Amino acid sequence: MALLTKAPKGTQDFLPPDTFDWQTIEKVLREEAIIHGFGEIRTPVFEHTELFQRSVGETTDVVQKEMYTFTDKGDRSVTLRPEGTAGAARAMLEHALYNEGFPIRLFYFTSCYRYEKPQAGRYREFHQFGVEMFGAQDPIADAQVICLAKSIFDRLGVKNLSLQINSIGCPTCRAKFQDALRTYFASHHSQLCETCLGRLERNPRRILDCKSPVCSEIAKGAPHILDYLCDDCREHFDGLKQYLDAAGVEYTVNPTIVRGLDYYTNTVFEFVSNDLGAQGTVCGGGRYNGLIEELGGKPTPGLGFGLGMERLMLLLKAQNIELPAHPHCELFIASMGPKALMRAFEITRELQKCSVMAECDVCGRSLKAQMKYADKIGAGYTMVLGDDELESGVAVLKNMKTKEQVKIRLDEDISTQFAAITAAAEDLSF
RNA sequence: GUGGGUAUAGCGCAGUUGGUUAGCGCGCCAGAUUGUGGCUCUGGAGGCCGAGAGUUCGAAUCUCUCUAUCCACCCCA
Repeated sequence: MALLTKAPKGTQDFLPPDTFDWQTIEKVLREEAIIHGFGEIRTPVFEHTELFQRSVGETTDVVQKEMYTFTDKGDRSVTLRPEGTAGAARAMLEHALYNEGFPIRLFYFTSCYRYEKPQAGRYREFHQFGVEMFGAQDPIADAQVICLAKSIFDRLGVKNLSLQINSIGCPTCRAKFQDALRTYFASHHSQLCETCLGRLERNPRRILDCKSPVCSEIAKGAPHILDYLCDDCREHFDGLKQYLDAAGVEYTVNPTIVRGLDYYTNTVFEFVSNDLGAQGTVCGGGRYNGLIEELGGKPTPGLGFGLGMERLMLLLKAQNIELPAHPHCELFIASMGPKALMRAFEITRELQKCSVMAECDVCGRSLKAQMKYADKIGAGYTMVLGDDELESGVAVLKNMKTKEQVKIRLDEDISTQFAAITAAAEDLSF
């Protein structure tokens, strides 16, 4: 392996036929989003750095140590997007989409970039399907967004996925809760692990998430966010649960869910699987009522989710969910000699124009090798062109599975003849 | 950033207590009497044994360093 270089750490190449699986999944996601009233948005891979600093939050891990930030030749600080919401929100404001009236429903496929140490289900370049809804304050919107994700998983046949929801309240009730937490954990100061001591300063909510036995034991007695919600936030959360119940969507309330991005308020949720290793969250999202104002817009409620494409693909694989096979060659035209090759080339082109997956030899192989190749690529039919066929204007079409042979005229009508023959063969197979 | 596992052909793997030209399966290419695939057989291409240093008469094999990769912490999709 004396290659000059390989794909950068944490990135990967997607090759055929696997890319066909991605196309299949993307089609489902796109269709479901459209069914739910969302329109596709495409935003730049990089944005001005301050966009993410502002929206994701200065103190978050993502901003502090995971961003691909660089200065361009015009001395601007730009950053490869670490997530999709900020760009969508920025674009919504920049193009004043709110003038079209609320709600605004957007979806996107993006590649995101975070400088992290790669592991199962975690990459430096990863792909997200995301949706955002702006202008809807009612919990019915939260429920609809969650239902969209649910529909996607159901349609794909994903099993054993648990939906966990929580409310982290508005800034007011969260501040009260934060104080209560800090006081509580400070009283256990001596027992906390080193990481958690740091968290106590910066973000005590994170201690709730700690895996260390001691800390998680202490965390069990910690104040409960749900007990600190103000009336509005409580009502909102209750409303969400009622809508989810009405939709027949199962969920568990998990008070330890804390999002690592600063813009979240009220509803947060995750779809979690046990089939993925340590990175079990396939889809995560929530409400971010303060974000738009933070970006200079008028106060506007918003919410959405991000769905990790790589994790989704891993999940489908882990659960042995079958996807349609990559389409393969319908007709391979073998040829002998330059004249026949030219004719094969012409017919191939003719058929391709009629959307038939046709191929001819492009490697100058022997007839036998061409047949072998046709078999390898799974060609449904083959046809051999030589001097005889060119002279008579008639060739033999061979069904590679049944070995059945049918004559076919080498004229401009060949695609209709081929269509008739394949249709007849399909009838017979039933 | 902190741990642990692993690095031999495109892929999956062997390689005995250090011993001479580094092997197997799959895949790839070409043939098996001159115009037909799958099965079988024959042959072929393809490796600085992850990189660098060290120990030794001799290293894929032992030691160290680095790098890559996988898994976990952390964090998140």
